[in-house]
Amino acid sequence: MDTPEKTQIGNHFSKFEDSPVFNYINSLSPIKPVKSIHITQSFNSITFASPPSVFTSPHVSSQKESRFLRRHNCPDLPPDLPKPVSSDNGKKICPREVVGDATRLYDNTADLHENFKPMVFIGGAPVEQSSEHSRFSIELPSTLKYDCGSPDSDPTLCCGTVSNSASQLAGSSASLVPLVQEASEKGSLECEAGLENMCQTEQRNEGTGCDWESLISDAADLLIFNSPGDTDAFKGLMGRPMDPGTIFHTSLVSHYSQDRISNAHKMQLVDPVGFSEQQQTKDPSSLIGETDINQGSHDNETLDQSMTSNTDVIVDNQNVPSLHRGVRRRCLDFETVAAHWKKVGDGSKTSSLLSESDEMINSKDKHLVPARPGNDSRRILPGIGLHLNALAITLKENNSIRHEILPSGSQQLRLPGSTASFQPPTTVQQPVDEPLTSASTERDIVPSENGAQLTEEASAATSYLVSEEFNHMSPRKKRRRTEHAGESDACKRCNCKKSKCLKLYCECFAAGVYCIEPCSCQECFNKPIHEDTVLATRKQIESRNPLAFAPKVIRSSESIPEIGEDSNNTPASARHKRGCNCKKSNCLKKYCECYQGGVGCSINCRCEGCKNAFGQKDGFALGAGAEPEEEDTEASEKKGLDKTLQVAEIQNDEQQNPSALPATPLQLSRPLLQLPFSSKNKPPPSVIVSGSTSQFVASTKRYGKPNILRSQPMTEKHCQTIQEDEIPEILRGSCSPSTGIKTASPNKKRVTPPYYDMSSSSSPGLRSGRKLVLQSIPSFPSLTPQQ
DNA sequence: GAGTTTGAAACT
DNA sequence: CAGTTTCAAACTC
Repeated sequence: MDTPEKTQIGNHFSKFEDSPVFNYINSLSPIKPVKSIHITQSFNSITFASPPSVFTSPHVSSQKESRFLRRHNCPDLPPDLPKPVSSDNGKKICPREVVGDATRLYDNTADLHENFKPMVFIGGAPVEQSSEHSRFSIELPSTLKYDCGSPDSDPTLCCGTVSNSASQLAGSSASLVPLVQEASEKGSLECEAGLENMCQTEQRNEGTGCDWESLISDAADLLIFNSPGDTDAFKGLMGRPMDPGTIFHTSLVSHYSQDRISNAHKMQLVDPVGFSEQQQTKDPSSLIGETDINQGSHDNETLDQSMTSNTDVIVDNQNVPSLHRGVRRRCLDFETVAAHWKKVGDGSKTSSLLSESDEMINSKDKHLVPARPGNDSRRILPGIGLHLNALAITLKENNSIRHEILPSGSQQLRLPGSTASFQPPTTVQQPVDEPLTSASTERDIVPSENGAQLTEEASAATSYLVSEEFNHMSPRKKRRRTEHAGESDACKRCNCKKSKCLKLYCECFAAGVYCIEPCSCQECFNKPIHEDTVLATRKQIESRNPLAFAPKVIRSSESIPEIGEDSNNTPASARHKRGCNCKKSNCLKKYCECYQGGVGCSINCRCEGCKNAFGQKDGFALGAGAEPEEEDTEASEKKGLDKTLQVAEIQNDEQQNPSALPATPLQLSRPLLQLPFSSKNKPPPSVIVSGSTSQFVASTKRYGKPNILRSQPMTEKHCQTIQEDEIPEILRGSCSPSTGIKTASPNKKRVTPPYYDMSSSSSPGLRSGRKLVLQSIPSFPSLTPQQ
């Protein structure tokens, strides 16, 4: 009864049934649970995980933690419905997943939407179910066979080598095919073709032929489907959801069906052309449209099996109501997406056809998914998604909160110095120790400018609604709207007229997100459709300035409470990497990036008449003269640096290390290359020598404190703020003599961009900085257990 | 809503 | 690298 997912759990399920929770659930629901036995089998087959260890069912894997975290996402969960149940593994299963799959399928096959209603599992009408289920069970096998027929054609086989892809493909194919066939031959053919292409693409990417053995095993699993038992199981699978959550599913259906279906239609329209042609012509990136759409969560799941973070993504798609999409989608990391796409292989590009929202979602999802370690050069995320990174940090903190779904308040807690008084954008977030929360999860969280952080869902929903309205509004209005209403909305909206949203002028582009409907930009190229262009442009810009997409505001380690007794939590500790150049605004308006970012001006600033409420530039240098905030920041920086760095190193190491790796998914995926530090901008020599600059950077980066969060305006903060975590990782890789070695960019890290020189001006800082740097280096090894 | 101001980004 | 131009957000009316 619990969820169709149970089946995935498999054997565990039986245990589960016995559990008090299970009993409780049963009691709640009038419907009796279906026997898990068959289901389990079916699920396995469905999952296509040949070797369980390797191919964990996408659903399961994906859902693990994220689900846990995001549970609240399940909007409509009726009280009586079984709530996501934790499996033995601790995974939570949510009925929604099933729905999500169904949805995906439909996405793939537009025509199917009709059938969609029947959606057996969705729990739509029982009547339909019966027929549908049977169909599914029956057809699925055949379909699978068909696909598997030839190694070439069989997606599963093709992907066999790659466990992830294989599972994805298998899952997608399995789910898709049946539906397609049922809906229409045409549709099925297309889908299959697409799958095939994908497989082929993957093969190419992989550069290796299929692993036949593995494939065979997979195939065998697939074949199992054919067995009557499987069919039954499948039915059961499908049916299950109904039992417990008919209502639930129904509600879900309403959410998804509309959205997805509409999308699906779009897809189909496009598909005919897209699949065959696009696949060939397009590079991997093109896949997104299809892959994302079709596989959606699957990709994520498979790709990220290891990554818990991905799970979140999946959850989003499936669980999150359509409302969320608008916002979330946007938070894409171009690079990530690209990487993901590449990974997936060539695909047809249906994305263009897809509604933006869908695209966004897809892309987002992708982007959430960490790139695989070996696949692409692209895996490396340049600097992007900075906002995401920032979010990640924030999210970390929030995660715990999220579970409970705290609408607001949580944020404020974080604001250290926050100044409630200071509205501007600042919401200072307190450092959170726990990095582990999956990045994806974190990302989702959107802070509200108000200072209250809404849960992802809440914010997303809000944003989405807003976005919808935006469409009908004039740009100005939209903007205003954004300002006022959108506080909860973290997403940026641009109004570009000439830049085509391909320059840093465009906030969306600069933030590493695609433009979305709410944007009132003209001739926008910052859309998934133009991914290639976007990526190319990004590269170009990065070539000029590697840090171009890096967060503009950097937090200093000082803020860490531990370090300084001052424990200046104030945002002041953060600084704009490049500093501002204000002449007339006195750094008291949002024209000033420092102010806008909720940080004080620093030595790096060339502003005149600085009166930045967050911390004046002069104050920084002067120290005493500075306002309290400044002192915090400035003083802490100076004073603290010496102590702090030393202490911080130790502490941070402890704290960060654990978190560091997991902390931001992006990090993992991020290429060292991207790391800004490599760059041209800053001469490497300075690295160590430049003491002040390098020191600061190095210290922070290496040890990067996850904890430190800086307050920024909603949009800015999330998007541009860099967490130290990120940097540190990068640095770690490169900086540490021992560590970074493999990674590629050895030196790079050492080179610190000018931006980070915050401490450079301060004489004390310099000395200390150098020392610190040197010291830190030696210590480094200990810090990173990895090595 | 139109127009102005501002400063970053881009260009030379 | 500095100066100029372009651009879009921020702001004012």
